[in-house]
Amino acid sequence: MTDIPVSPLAGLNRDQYAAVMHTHGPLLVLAGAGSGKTRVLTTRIARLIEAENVPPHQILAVTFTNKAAGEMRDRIGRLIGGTPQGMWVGTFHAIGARLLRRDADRVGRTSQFTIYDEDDALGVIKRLMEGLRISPKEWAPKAVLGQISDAKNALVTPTEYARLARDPLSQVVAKLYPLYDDTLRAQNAVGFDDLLTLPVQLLQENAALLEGYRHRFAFILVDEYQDTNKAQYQLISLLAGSEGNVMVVGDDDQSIYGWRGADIRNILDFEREFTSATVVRLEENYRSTPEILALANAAITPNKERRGKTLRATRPSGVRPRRVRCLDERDEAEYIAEDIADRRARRTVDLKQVAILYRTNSQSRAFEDAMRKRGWPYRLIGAVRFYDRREIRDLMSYLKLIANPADDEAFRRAISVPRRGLGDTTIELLAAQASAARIPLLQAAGTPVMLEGLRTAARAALADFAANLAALRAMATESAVNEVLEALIARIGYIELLRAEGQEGLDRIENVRELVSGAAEALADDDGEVGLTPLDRFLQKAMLVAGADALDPTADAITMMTLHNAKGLEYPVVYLTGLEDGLFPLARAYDDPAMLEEERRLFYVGITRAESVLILSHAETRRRNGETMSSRASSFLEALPPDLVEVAITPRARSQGRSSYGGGGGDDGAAWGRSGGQGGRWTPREAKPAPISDAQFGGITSSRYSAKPTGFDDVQPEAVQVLAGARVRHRKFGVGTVAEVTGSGRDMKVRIDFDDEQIGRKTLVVAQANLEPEHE
DNA sequence: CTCAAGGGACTTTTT
DNA sequence: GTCCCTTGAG
Repeated sequence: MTDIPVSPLAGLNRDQYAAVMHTHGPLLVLAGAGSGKTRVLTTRIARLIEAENVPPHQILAVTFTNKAAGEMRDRIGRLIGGTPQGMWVGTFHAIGARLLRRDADRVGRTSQFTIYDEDDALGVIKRLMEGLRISPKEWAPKAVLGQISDAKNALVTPTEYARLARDPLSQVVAKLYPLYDDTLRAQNAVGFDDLLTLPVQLLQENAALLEGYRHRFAFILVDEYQDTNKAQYQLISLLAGSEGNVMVVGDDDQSIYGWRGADIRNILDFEREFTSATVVRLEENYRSTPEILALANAAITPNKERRGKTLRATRPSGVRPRRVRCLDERDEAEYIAEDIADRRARRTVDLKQVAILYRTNSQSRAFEDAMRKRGWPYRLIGAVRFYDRREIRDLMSYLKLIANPADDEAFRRAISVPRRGLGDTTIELLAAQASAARIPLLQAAGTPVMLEGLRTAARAALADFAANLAALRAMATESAVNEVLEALIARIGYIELLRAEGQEGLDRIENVRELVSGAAEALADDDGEVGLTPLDRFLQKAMLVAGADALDPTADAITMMTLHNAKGLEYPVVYLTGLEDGLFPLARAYDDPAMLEEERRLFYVGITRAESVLILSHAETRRRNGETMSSRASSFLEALPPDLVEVAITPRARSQGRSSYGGGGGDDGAAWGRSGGQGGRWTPREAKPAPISDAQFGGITSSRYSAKPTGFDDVQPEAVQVLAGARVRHRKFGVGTVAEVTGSGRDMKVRIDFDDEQIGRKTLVVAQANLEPEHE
């Protein structure tokens, strides 16, 4: 993939060539996995610049990750021998932010607006709910925010939303949605979704502006078009016009973001929207062996919602993909680690050529343990973003507040680190004053009249905080970001604070240092964006980094990530793990054919990441949420033609092979499970799924997952019954007598009269209480 | 006001 | 198993 041909056009196949040579009018490139679409995109841009004399600033290229944007820029630079000056390349969100910065005043912001991440936004929602006396118990703030996000991605305004709101949740959201927008505007902030919707609004409301951009961006290119949502579609459609030179590249079989509002119709109906569109299909695959491709084609075939295409292999034959049955998630991780060890011993693979993929982030745990055990370096993509770490968020909140004094979310975080003797009561009093005066919290803190009625100590602390920030703010106007950051760290004594936390604090200090050096580097890459201070740019970049952006392909380490993060990547050796019914595909996908098709596309994405070796694993049992679940191999696996896969089984799975367990019914709520092993520790028997009154589960999920008692029959000593009257020991409370047992399964609770009078009667959840028999 | 520990709820995927 | 919120003690 990295070779640079003598002529950029040399070595293109017929279809690639057609796409590259297309100059005017809409173009849809249906690019199968591994068909060289990135090459087509970059070569076409290079050709526009070189052969068609298109000035780079007339080109707008949208990629799915920041990393892809950087790579595209580099590759084009290499093709044309120099940086393409003025070309806009970036993710939808980065480009949206850029459009907004220029005309922030037209949407009620200044160009220093801050971008709120999900936590910030959640904070706003919670506070608004509190103000309206809406209980977070009744309506989960997350769900409310999710609804607002969905609405925004579908370009539904608060007014429209209120009109459409029928169900109780929507009616609650309908009240909050407009207030949420107002709050963000007042705080000179925007949410992630606003980075798409506000630019659309901006362009729709300002004809002259739109005209200017249409003129400027004479050529628009969009990668991963199958994952665009309505807002993104609208943005492109506005900028391009119906006859514009817009090239979209995508693969309907790899559309995996429907849950985020991505609309597969955008790519399926492209020719209807852009009537003069040319369509090019790239079906020759340069990435994978024929064996892997055959499997990919077979995997996706059951899907109905697709344009239909079949990848053709160009590589020579290799080995058949293998399917492995494992005992549990640890066995799965061990098997994979051993397999990697074998391949390394045979020198057929380097750690950096290996990727372990899974459906959910929590599955990474077992693999991390296995890697750590062997001392192998690994790279975890996406789980906890660098900028989501507590210590980084702490410092960033100060920086945000320096850049945008109206950012009340940042104020609330910054004011509490380090602890300044200011509690909720004080802050809420201040907030009441501030909102009455319609000024930001920081400004209120710096205004003596606003502090009347507070304790003297609180008044002093607030005034001091405001003064500190003013000083840092003054410094920021002339100093580099890393210098401001260092001054800030010194001022609040942050390093000492972390050091006091012990070992964990030392790790955090490392991260802080990384942040500082990152800030120093950020100064260097300034791609000529006007009107932005280095601090603004640094903050914006930080807010928009994705998990996959951090990926360094040269590092000698195994890569582990979710399938969603793996999109667009490729590895010689790929382990596709956790292929179990209920996990992949997820249980809830069975209700909804569209969701099941999306899961299948995700499976397809996973398979097509592999170049030479593909191993598919599933485990018979797996711990999920502290419960051991047993599950069958994924229906996706079972649907594959048997002759396309080699079947294997781990030694442990072979020797401990289970008698298939149907899961089950008939449990008496008050019965205790068997003891799990020698430790004498009791664990409750996994009873049947939660009662139907539990609306969360709606009785749907449970039917897919069969519960199973911990441990196996042959290792069970005795079955113990805990009923009223039993004597038990609690780690903290000591010995007591069970007075009453209620509920079942994970919800089973016991009321215990402890012998210690001081403790008396307590109600405990059995699953957590760690009860032991009185006598060991 | 702050901290620690108990208790409850929750888990899909992410810009 | 883990995160978050509440509660109770200092």
